[in-house]
Amino acid sequence: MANIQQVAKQAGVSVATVSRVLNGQNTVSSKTRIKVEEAIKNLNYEPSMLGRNLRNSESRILLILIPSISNPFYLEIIKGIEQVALSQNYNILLCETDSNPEKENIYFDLVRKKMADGIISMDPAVNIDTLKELAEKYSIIQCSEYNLDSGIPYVSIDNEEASYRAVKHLIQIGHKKIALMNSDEKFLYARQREMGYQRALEEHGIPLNEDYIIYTKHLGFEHGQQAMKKILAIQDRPTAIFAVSDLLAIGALKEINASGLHVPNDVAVVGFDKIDFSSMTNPTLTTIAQPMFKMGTVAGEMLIDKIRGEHVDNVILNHELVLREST
Amino acid sequence: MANIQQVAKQAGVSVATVSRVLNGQNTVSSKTRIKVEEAIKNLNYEPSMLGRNLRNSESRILLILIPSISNPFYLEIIKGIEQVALSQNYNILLCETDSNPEKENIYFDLVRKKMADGIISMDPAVNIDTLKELAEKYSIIQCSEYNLDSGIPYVSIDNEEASYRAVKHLIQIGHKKIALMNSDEKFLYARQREMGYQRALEEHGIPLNEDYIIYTKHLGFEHGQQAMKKILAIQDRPTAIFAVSDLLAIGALKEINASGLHVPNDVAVVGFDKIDFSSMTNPTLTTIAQPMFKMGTVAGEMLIDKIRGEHVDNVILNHELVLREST
DNA sequence: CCTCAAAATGAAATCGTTTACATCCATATG
DNA sequence: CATATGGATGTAAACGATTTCATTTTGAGG
Repeated sequence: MANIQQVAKQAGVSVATVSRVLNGQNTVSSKTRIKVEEAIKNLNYEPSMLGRNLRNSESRILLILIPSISNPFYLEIIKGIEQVALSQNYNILLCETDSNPEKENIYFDLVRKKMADGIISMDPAVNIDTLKELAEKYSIIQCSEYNLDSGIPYVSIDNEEASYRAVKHLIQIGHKKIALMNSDEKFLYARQREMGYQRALEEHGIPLNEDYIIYTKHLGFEHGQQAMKKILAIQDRPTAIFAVSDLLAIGALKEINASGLHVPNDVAVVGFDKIDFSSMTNPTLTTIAQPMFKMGTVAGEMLIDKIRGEHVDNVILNHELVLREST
Repeated sequence: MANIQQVAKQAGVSVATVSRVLNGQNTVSSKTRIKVEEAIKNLNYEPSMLGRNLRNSESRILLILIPSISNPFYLEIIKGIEQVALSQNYNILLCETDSNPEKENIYFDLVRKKMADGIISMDPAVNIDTLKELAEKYSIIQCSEYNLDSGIPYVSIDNEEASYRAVKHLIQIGHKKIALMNSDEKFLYARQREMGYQRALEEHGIPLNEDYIIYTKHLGFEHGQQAMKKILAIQDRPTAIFAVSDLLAIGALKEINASGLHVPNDVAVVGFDKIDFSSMTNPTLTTIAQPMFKMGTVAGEMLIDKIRGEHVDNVILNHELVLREST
């Protein structure tokens, strides 16, 4: 495994010159450049990132914090981040926290130990105090879920408005008894989406029914099923469900089917995210499309700018209501 | 951002001693250990992985090559790998190749440039010649999909037997007209699963009908739909489908539903992998369960052993037929 | 109190780059 | 021909840890 010294020796030049060739600096005469390139080829030389990274005090690795790799919502975002990262010679380290502070801390350590140059946090359950503290010394961006007070730059959508439009759609096709399948209120997006739900109801003179709001602990399929069971047991059963995640909605779909009811004739369902699976279900799912890929590219660009020491502004992206078979 | 020198100075010892404390060597007297630990705390010192990695000629990063992050089959494997990796102080770099040689090469470069200590390849479309060449100098393990000639250690299941049992199950519940929805024959697992299919038919005296075998280019949902369309158009329509991936099977399910036929009464469907989503469909999917998490942990252990210079043997894990509503 | 082995510590080399600064050389100019 | 100029190249010092080997300190045993 040759190193730069050996290349220099073989080419009859100094390591500085080899380094210059390696980094495409134009102060090298073409004569010596060729000599060096030949030596590189001869020796099968590959520059070591270890040496380079130490010298440059960078790892060229970006950390991505997600609660669960199983939630397809994040996958498309990750693809976006990856595209930007690769194009700028960064690599991404995917970190599944399981919303577990201990695991989270393992990953935070990576940036403390210079193993990573920055973090994109998408975990709603992230310890915001630690994150804030970290953000003073390191580059951090919040993606999708964010905390305003933290002062950490974020990219997201307008959750309140998106939710409002989803519920308004249900009202417009004739529903009055609309349930909200929400996640834990400790999350900002959950509160924002609930506000949109309330605004839509108010605006159309529909009184708020507390029984129609169900909170789930996680955004998984099973939690959607369980929540739906509760909703189906309500005396004055809702005729429409707005779930704050497609996975919840798909769980609801499954449970409604199992109970012998029909979607959308008996119960209409609207999801949120537009994950791939939402078009694979039977019936396909009406949902709010988040621009996930775009969100990823923006987050990636923001983080890299931040690492470079540039100033970055918060970004709010557009969403879209996608009408399909479930309404 | 303190370094080891400053800690040494503050503690009034040499860097060697600090390093010894850092690495928990027991040749340090408790008196000086305490001094050093206090200095570390005072200065908020965090050892830099960049320096350590260069000195140790390692990156403590494992590369995972997958064709597509969207295929949930890989997610569970990745979780297995991650568990082992973290427990041994490694981190994993997830690399989506899109079966694109160019992108693949970017990632291969990471190991050539010492940015990664080894590779777990799960991409059936990997360029096996490059992989073989790389395996001479670096630590590589094949997971799930493998190439025997390459001499690169692998962990997988007995695809032929699994496929045989799936088809046998269909035969036992009365089916004779069984279609095989296979992926491209250039993949070893595709050939192995086709052999299992043939053996099951032969053994029960069912003649092979070439029209009942459909090849798809990729393992995605849409490809399952398209393949199913072709199958439904066959004159003497099959009464059962064995798809070599759950995603294909779910696509088939969707298409069968759309055509007004009923699963399993009109057409039975068996999938392969037991991805999470296979229990969320309507009806739920009978499938071959691969021990994905286990496969991940084994692959992780094999790779780390290999990196340590130990000898590793190939591993074949058990599979299981999971009966659900679609048959 | 001396001796000596064992334990504790330190000095310095090393890993493989990049880069500031110094130096060399060729060429143009007077 | 001497000299200034600028381009091409080299020297050596970082970056931040680990580790070998040498040296010092410690403490037990006589």
